[in-house]
Amino acid sequence: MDFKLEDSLGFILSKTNTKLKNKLLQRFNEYNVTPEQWSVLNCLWTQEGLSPKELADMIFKDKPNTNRILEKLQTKELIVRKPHPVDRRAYQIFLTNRGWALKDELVPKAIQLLEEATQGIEKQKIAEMIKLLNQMYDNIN
Amino acid sequence: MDFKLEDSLGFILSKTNTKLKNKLLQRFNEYNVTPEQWSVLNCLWTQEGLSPKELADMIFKDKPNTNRILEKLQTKELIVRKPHPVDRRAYQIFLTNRGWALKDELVPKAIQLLEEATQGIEKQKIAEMIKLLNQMYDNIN
DNA sequence: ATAATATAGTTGTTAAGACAACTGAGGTGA
DNA sequence: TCACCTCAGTTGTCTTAACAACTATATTAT
Repeated sequence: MDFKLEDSLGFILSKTNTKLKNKLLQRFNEYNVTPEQWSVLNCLWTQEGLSPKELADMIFKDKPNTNRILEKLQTKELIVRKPHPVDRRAYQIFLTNRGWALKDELVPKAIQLLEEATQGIEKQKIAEMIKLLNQMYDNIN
Repeated sequence: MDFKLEDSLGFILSKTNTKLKNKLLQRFNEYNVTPEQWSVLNCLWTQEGLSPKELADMIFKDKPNTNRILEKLQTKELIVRKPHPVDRRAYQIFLTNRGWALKDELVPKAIQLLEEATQGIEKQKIAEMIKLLNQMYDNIN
């Protein structure tokens, strides 16, 4: 079987993803926020009061991982947990003022990084790439 | 600033990469090989006697990470380290018989997974995606 | 030749991902 | 009602990623 690692879609996907994620981490460094924490904050900026389980589904991670990301955000006092009004098993996550304040800092930096990363690539190509990546995601069962 | 996480290239890249990598991990489960260990084995199947540093550069990981991946492979007796004949700081990595034997098992499974993941996508589209991903990689400094 | 610098490899720490296993609360059916 | 199952959240383990700091060897520049 001939297989060239360096030409393999999986390998290239992985190396590009790692570099992009790491660059985001560096750009967010002064705010002490990781890319994963960033994704949770994003969800909450759109809608507060989500449960850990709901957040886990939105960021495509499992419950333990999501839980630990939430612990970090809580330690940094960017979010607070409140008991769910009905379901005594569940919590609701809300942003603190500091959590809200980060939005205007982080969003432009993330947009800026993506613009740099896709420099010289037509918007239509990017849309196509997103479509194909989503198709791949759906293909994998 | 308007920014939708779920439509963001970075987020989609990440979720697709994670799912693909995890699926590879599952398919390799019976051989007790992770995707990262797989990438090292791939390099060695092409060329034995590489140093940890050279392998690190080939798989786009840093020295500590590569070193730990090599430790795992050594514990599983898939590779051996030999002192470098000239440079007393360095080692050379060689495959054991078991390491070689895995090639015919793992390669078809990896190819199979990629085929499933890219089902319904034209070969030309995949080539285009690889080109764009590499371009993104180069864009990020 | 010696001092300064660079390089190969190693160790430790923190964050994250996959997975198994567990607790406690909610829901369902006999 | 009670047994069963489901679900939210939690804890523990192993592997990986980023990063800082370290040792030992090699290279270089004076």
